[in-house]
Amino acid sequence: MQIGELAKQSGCDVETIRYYEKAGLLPKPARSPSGYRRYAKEHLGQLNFVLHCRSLDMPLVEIRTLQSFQANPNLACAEINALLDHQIARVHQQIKAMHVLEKQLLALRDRCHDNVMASECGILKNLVNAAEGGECVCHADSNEHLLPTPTQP
Amino acid sequence: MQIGELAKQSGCDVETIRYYEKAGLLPKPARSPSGYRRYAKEHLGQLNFVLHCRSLDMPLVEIRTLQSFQANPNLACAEINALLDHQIARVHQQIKAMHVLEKQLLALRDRCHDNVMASECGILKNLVNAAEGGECVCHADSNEHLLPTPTQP
DNA sequence: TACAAACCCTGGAGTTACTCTAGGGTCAAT
DNA sequence: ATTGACCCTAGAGTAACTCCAGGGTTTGTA
Repeated sequence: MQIGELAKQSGCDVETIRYYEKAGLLPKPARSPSGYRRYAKEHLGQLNFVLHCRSLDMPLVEIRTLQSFQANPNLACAEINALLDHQIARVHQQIKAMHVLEKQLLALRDRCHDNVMASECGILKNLVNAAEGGECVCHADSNEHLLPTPTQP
Repeated sequence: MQIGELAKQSGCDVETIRYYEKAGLLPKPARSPSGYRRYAKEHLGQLNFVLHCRSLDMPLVEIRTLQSFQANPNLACAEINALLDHQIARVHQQIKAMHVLEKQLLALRDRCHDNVMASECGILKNLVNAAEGGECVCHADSNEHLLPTPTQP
């Protein structure tokens, strides 16, 4: 089958499939005489594996690790467990941070429910005041900066 | 004060300050004869404003919007409120998705608590099986793909 | 006065996981 | 012969930084 068919069967974008191939998450398929990629059933399985892992929000490097365990099935699986644990801890931490964030945003939101001039808006006033070292509703309890930086966890 | 001092007083990285300047979130400061940036107290306030908004996980574009309200204080503040509402909705949605994700990961994690061969590892077996169209513990209830794509919300 | 340490500068590349575009080739049907 | 749907590559763009190379400046010490 061609890439478009694989895309349809997996629900994955064509561009993304090509991207995964370049990233080493999918083996390079055979090519037709005109250079079109030709996929077999195994490719669908491998792509689905990647997509399933992605739906669990695993980064591509970790998916590559899991693939190496598929390739070497007699390796000890401790690292797989550790990988999951790490992932779970990360998600857990993010949930906590998000809850804090939500509370902060709601507190800030509560400062203005009218349509007034910006200079009278409780939200903006609070932000400006905080920037000048004053108190702010959103960071009232010292829960600041809990958020993990998204790019490097 | 020089950039290093501003960095220390704000708790922000030097590189990040330069980045914010380039991104138009901080006004270009005066320069010393040798080209060093010279900051005054106002700059600290403006930088803190940005940092505070960032600690609430606002994207830079929205911070720029808020700044325009600071610059034009007689504009109506409805957009500020809407901005917050949008932000809150986003966070709320993410929390929900994260909870689902956590449950999925925990279910998967539960499939293996030993250190066995990878081919016997319940986690890996489950992932492989799912890729082949079988059932999986993690996506048992049809809550798949709830996660918002991080790059375009 | 010579030198080192600590600071500052710019421009550009790297990070993640894609997405999109330009510019072009292939294939089946009309 | 041409249309439309499909395929190809290389490269740029996204968010919010971070890091690097390669260089200049300032301050303190020997």
